[in-house]
Amino acid sequence: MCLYFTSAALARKVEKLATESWKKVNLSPSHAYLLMTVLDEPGIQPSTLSSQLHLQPSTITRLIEKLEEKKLMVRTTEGKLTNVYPTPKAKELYPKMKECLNHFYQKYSALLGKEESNRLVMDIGKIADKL
Amino acid sequence: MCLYFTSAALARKVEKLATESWKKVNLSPSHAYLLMTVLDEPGIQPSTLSSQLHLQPSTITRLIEKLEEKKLMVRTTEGKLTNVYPTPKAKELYPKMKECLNHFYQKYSALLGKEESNRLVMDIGKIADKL
DNA sequence: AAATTATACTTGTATATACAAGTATAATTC
DNA sequence: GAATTATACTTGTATATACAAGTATAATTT
Repeated sequence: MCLYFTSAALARKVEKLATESWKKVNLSPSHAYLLMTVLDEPGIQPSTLSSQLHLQPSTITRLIEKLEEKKLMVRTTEGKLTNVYPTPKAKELYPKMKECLNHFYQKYSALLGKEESNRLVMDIGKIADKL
Repeated sequence: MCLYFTSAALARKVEKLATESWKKVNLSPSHAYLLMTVLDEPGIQPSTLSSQLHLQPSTITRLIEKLEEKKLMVRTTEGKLTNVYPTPKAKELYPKMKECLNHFYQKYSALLGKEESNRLVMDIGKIADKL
């Protein structure tokens, strides 16, 4: 067994679970997490999003574009800096998003056990940082 | 912290490490693992590859196409069944591929520690199966 | 044995992410 | 203060993977 396929397979399965959980608000998981982050830190900059979400700046740009189209966030640019803000529509959606997040957590912790899944998240996080 | 981003981030980082390790034979990790599997089990069928590599049948088809273009494997079809065989060129490449595999393992176990990384692979594998 | 269903694979198309190059602004160096 | 370098973001393009629909063959049902 090899780390390459196990980690890729895990990511794909988790992605599927997450996709299901976020369907209620009609967002893909990465859009959803990006939006949650912006809701938690209005005015956050793409570069910060990039490092927090472990995604490349170009990917962040693409995700924001989509969310702007959906009228869920807006960008303001001054000089070379950009700030991202949630719209009222996004703020309305917040409670439902919390529910989705919770649904996702319930789902995977039911499959793996609360303790095991918490440990797993911690372990994977630490390891991803080391690589 | 959330399982979604940790698992995705881990997978992306592992992917990068693996890509580097497989560069010597000019193959992407998924092509490389598919070819290794075919070298280990000549005549293996796409459906078996699909379940062993945790990839969809359509993805397997695409990977095989690419490897056929590179003259590293051939398909023979009889009825609805297809068998996949490595070419002599692939067999020649085998020792180098083993080296890449080893390089990859050395790389990540150096970063994580042999024990920890072995445990990790086991854990992740088990968990991916549960989901 | 004809009709239906199941299996195995492929093809059309969509999505996510990344890399590399491009643009614009700010900071540093000389 | 002009020239260079660094930073922040965007755009062009490529790759991996998936889903859904399509095709061809085999198995099952009736």
